[in-house]
Amino acid sequence: MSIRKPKQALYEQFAIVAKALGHPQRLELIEHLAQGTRSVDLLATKLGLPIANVSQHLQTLRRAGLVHAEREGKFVNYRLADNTVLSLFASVRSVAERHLAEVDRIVRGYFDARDAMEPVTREELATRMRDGLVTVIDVRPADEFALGHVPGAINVPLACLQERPPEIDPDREVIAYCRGPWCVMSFEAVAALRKRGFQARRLEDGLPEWKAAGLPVEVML
Amino acid sequence: MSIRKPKQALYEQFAIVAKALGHPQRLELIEHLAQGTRSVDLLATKLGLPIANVSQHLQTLRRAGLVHAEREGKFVNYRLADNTVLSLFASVRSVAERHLAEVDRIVRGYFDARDAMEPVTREELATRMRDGLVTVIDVRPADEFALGHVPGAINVPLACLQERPPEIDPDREVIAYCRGPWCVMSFEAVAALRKRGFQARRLEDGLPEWKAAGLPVEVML
DNA sequence: CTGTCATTCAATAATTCGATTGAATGATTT
DNA sequence: AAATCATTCAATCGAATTATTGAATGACAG
Repeated sequence: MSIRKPKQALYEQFAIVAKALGHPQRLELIEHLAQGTRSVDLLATKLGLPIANVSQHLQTLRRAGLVHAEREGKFVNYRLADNTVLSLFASVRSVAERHLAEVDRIVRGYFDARDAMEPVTREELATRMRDGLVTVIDVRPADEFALGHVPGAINVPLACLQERPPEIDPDREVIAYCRGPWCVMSFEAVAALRKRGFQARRLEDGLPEWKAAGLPVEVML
Repeated sequence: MSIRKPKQALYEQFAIVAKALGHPQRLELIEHLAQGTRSVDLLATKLGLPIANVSQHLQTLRRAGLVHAEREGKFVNYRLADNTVLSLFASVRSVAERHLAEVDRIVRGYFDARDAMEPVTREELATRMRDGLVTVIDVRPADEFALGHVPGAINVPLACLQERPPEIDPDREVIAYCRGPWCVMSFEAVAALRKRGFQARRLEDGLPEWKAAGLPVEVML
């Protein structure tokens, strides 16, 4: 049957892509790679996994065309193939949020104050920043901040934020953001800020989505 | 670590969705369900697989929230959860087409006359149909045609088309469509029509995408 | 050239997934 | 109620995936 063979072969390829996304830790790797180019052992450190394990997962992602690898001296740096990978991830997330009761349960259980944490849209933030009305804080670790951040944002890693009050104007609203839609850091940051009396909200999604939306990004040299 | 557990749990859910797409035959099931609501053994017949096997795959898809099941008398009818499933599928396809060399190889090998088969866009077809300039044929099996088709299209299943020339005006261009972007039937149909001297082209994608684009669909009662 | 470091490869064991078979369930018909 | 049909469940076996370990490779520093 020459009529069904090519389709079969194509569908096997599509399945390779989907299968590569079918592992929680590979999804987390993608989230980290969305922040910028990263080496294997940096990723291993961030995820708290053995290097060999991370290396294997990265190769699965590479075979699926989701990431590219490039040697630079001793290190091998991985990066996302392009923005379509992020939108694929977003599609998966969207279907899961819509149709899996378990997702709803987790969100309600851990993010129960979520209604009070309605995010600020990117457009709204861009406007209000132009008018100088808000303080924007990036709660990701310093190395991720360095790879790119919202222009004018100040870097207050979540760990620091929870230790001592940040040195920011208490009369201006604070907008916090982190890695992406379900990165818990911005949720925790808003909770910590509010407990200290700040008026705080989250930015929708994280830096990768801000960047993908074509908004300006500041990079530290 | 209360900070990483909810994310982990969410990512496991996202992985369930991705994993469900990670099998060629489940992708094919989705393609068929995109045509409309279908029973288990109808799908089993169409794919040429054992019923129990198809039932299991469908349950995997159900657990991932991609399809819904509904009992109707003796039959259990499955349908796609909603249009976001189709766009998820499209995202997977897009990444695979962009980044997997093997996809390119398959396409070149089997669809080598593809350049000569540049598809007609949905908008173009809608316009030209309004002006009555083209003949539109739906080369899917009759049962799929019955569940919904482009208004005014005539049903000439591929098998029939290859047996004997269709009874259509040889002076008008013929536009053929089938199940979706990589459904080979419309490719074969165009090849067959051209061999018989017709001027023929493919519609981009298939009926599900036409429908998802909000264009009108005719249903047989 | 040797040592060190980052990464990958290779081998193993544990787990999960997939296809197949036959029995069990649920609904309809006689 | 018994028979029939569509579907699911349960159990099996073989195949594929995963985590882990240790050895091999490639690049750089001394």
